[in-house]
Amino acid sequence: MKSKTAGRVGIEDVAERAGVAISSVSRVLSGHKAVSESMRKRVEKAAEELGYQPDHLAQSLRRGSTRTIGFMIRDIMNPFFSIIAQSCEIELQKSHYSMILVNSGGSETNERNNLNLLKSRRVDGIICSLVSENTVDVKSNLKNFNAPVLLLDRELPDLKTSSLLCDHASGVHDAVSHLISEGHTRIAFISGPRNIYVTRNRLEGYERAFKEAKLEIPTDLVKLKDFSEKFAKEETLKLFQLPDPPTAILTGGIGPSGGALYALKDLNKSVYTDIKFIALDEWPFFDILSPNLMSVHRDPEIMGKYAAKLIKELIDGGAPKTIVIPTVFRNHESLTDQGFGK
Amino acid sequence: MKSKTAGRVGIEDVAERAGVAISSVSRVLSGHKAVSESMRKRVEKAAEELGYQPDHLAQSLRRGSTRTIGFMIRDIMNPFFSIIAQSCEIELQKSHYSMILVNSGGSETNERNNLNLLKSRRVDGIICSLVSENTVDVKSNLKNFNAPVLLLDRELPDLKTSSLLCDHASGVHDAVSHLISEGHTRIAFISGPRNIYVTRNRLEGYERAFKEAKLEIPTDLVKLKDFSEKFAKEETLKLFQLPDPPTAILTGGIGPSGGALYALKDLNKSVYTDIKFIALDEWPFFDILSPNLMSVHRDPEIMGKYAAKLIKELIDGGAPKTIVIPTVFRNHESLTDQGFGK
DNA sequence: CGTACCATTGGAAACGTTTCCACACAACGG
DNA sequence: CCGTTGTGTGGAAACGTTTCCAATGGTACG
Repeated sequence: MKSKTAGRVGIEDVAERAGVAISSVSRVLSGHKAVSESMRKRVEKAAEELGYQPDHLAQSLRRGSTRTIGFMIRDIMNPFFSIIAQSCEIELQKSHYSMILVNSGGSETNERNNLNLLKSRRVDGIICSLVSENTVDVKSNLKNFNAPVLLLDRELPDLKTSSLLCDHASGVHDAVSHLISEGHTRIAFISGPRNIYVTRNRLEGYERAFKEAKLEIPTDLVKLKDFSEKFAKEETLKLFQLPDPPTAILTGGIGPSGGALYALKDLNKSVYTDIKFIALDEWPFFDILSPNLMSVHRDPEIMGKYAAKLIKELIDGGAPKTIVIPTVFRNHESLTDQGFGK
Repeated sequence: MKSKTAGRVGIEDVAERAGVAISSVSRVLSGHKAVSESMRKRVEKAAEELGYQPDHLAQSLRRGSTRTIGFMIRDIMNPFFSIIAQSCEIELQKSHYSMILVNSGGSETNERNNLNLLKSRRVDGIICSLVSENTVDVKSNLKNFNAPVLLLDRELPDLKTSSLLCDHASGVHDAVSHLISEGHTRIAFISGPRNIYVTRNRLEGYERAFKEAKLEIPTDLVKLKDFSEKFAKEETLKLFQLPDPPTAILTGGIGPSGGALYALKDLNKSVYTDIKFIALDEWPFFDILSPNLMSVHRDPEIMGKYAAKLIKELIDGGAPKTIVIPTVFRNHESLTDQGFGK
């Protein structure tokens, strides 16, 4: 009843109850060394009895650190991304960081605004999956950001950022090689824009497989623009108008995979009998409900954990570094051997 | 160069540049009425030139409001929940709220800790999907929470909270009635714990369908404990040990659905030919890659939007209310008619 | 026994805003 | 011409912490 603010119990209330100074309470509670045992006990008792919870805002303001990480993502509904974010969140929580997740929806204007928002919220670090590696605006915003930055599947060598990349090339290479070994040559490849690491890297794997087999690269089947479902659907439909349509399709990312699948449905083509389909990235229950589909797999949960680790290292003053996560080609055909999902 | 803190530009820098008092800058930037046109222009110009971004921390501390919503969820990896959270976050962003997402992982200890975390972070409101409606500890924590609370698929009438519920009963009823009309009577039902709204409500629909058909309820096929994949898998395996095993299964939630599907795979039973499978809640690409499966559908995106709306209303001083979202039974068999996914 | 040092503690400034209050000045009515 | 009202502005307190600094008292050492 003595407390000034009716609702909240503040450090002052604890100090009063323990009969000590405010500064002493702070020292005890923040684990400072120079406190006597009796002081420690009295303060801890008082804090416990009052159910004192330090005000994170005030702490942050004073300490100059919010223990909050900003996570900016292109498509927050995409299960692949959201698993990364969530696994990262779980990992960060262990170190008492919180996460603010913002969605750019693939728009560079939103990216800029979101960066300002995060700056305003004074996050201690930011993790982001950028739309492009070439948006001048966003890059300068990142450069002036007064907190360390971790990029997902992007490279900006001129900025002092860490990067978490995936070795898409080898997974895609193995997938395409497998298709070629089965006799496919008309292998379509639909993915995002050419000017970002992930697409460049996937394309590299795709082309390498053809070169190794001494085959011409079917450039008329390579469709690179964005990660939207819409684009992938339209392109898939067009591909089957060709005189020499594809016999296999690779789609990069969950959005495009969905787009292509919907197109195939419209075309009345079965992914189980009519065409080989390889998804780059999986979605929940992929392995169990999508017999005959193949994929290039990377583990978003692991990626989230690495992301947490990398950003913490940067915050703690570590030097920027790049980590590359492996991808593996998964042939799920074995599932049908078990008679499941005929 | 005059600024005290090298890195940041503060309101003081703006004031200095504009040649006015700090308080005036604040008034202009927060859209206060009593400012002259000349003052407004000078301040806005100075702020623009310096690229001033107000410090959200200091604002929050002073204003007593963080414009942040806490979102506590049981299983952050579950695509159904994560879509709700994300849709909600997109909606909140429009009103300049941010979201802090925390994961209880289904543990009541974590729930308590997370609530303390959110309290400490002084969120303006909290949205949560609780493990149980009966955890004394958590309930008292919620009651003492100095911000409004919105519950997802839970009811706590003695607390002054809003609730966002779903009308599971009618969807489940329709699904079970459909199965009965096809001649099924051995219909298993696997879902979460009995003592929460969602399970009670689903069970109600399940039982009503049997009663309407004047059939005995097969209580030996009803397995209610938790939403884990593990439980559902084990129970599914056990169900097929019965002398009179089920011919159809309903599983409540994405976790349990996955568990049951993995069990069926182990049992070498095809969900396409051997058993009718109805999922309560769908997952990404359900409609396109899971031919012959049926579901009781509710729209997580809509739920997220309602959640945002409800919590904002509470924050703005509105009275607690309950909204009920419909669910619909979806029979996907039509997909096979198109020859897709044989 | 005095001095220097160390361990502990309390007081107060600081973090970057918002907002209350007081003041200056103009306009206005009596 | 003076009191009243109103408008715009600046100064300073406040939000709830942390941390710097000074002060206290005790102990060890010369």
